[in-house]
Amino acid sequence: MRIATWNVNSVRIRAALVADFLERVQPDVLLLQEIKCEAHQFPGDAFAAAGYRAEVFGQKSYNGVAVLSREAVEVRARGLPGEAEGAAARYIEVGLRDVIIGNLYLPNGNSGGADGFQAKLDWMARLRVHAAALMATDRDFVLAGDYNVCPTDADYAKGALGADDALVRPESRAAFRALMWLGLTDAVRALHPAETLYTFWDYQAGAWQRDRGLRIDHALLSPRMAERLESVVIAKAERDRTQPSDHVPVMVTIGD
DNA sequence: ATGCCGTTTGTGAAACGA
Repeated sequence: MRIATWNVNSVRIRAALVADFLERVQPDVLLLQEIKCEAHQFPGDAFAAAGYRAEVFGQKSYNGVAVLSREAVEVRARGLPGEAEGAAARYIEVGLRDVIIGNLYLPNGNSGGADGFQAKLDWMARLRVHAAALMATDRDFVLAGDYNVCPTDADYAKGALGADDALVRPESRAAFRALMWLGLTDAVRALHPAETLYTFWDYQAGAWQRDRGLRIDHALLSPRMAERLESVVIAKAERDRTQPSDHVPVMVTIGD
């Protein structure tokens, strides 16, 4: 099973790019973040032509997540347990065959001052509680998406972020580690422990041309999924296309 | 220290992003 995740920064602007990726790469599942639209605005026809159906959890203007798949999936949840009614659309979870797939868009945490940063930590705490519940079911699962956390100093280019940025703050990293310590495996680091790898390059200040990137899009695997992990691909070439997202896809291949 | 760019809303300028 091949599962890809991609923060597309508006699915309507980039529907053709996403459809082209689907046709070339043909993952079983593509998890989208920051679709920036409501479900009725989602360009599903562009993806249906490539052979994909969509499950959407959207909202007006901001955030929004969706799951594209060749086979029908069962939607297990829209939103995380414990979220307030009307909270930002940042999590959708589906079941496909024997696997549970959680698609997440974690808050950035740099806006809104101390309260905004605390909201990021609160969201991470809810994600950890939910991940613990998934572990307790003994089901196989993947939690993938835009985590908005650089787990270590090896995960961002020097000068790309300040030391007090919410993506690298000790509290954000501690929350990420607390998630990992439940027994999850970072798919990229399992297979590429020491490579300099990024999944995001800012539009500004020539970040792409200067390779000032961040590794913030992650796929965390439950123990048996980690045993079945065969390969990971960071589709870096997508960043060089016309009018690209600032993120590129990350794809994991899980053997049978 | 700030803007650098890009998207949405709505048709201006501002919010938000990482």
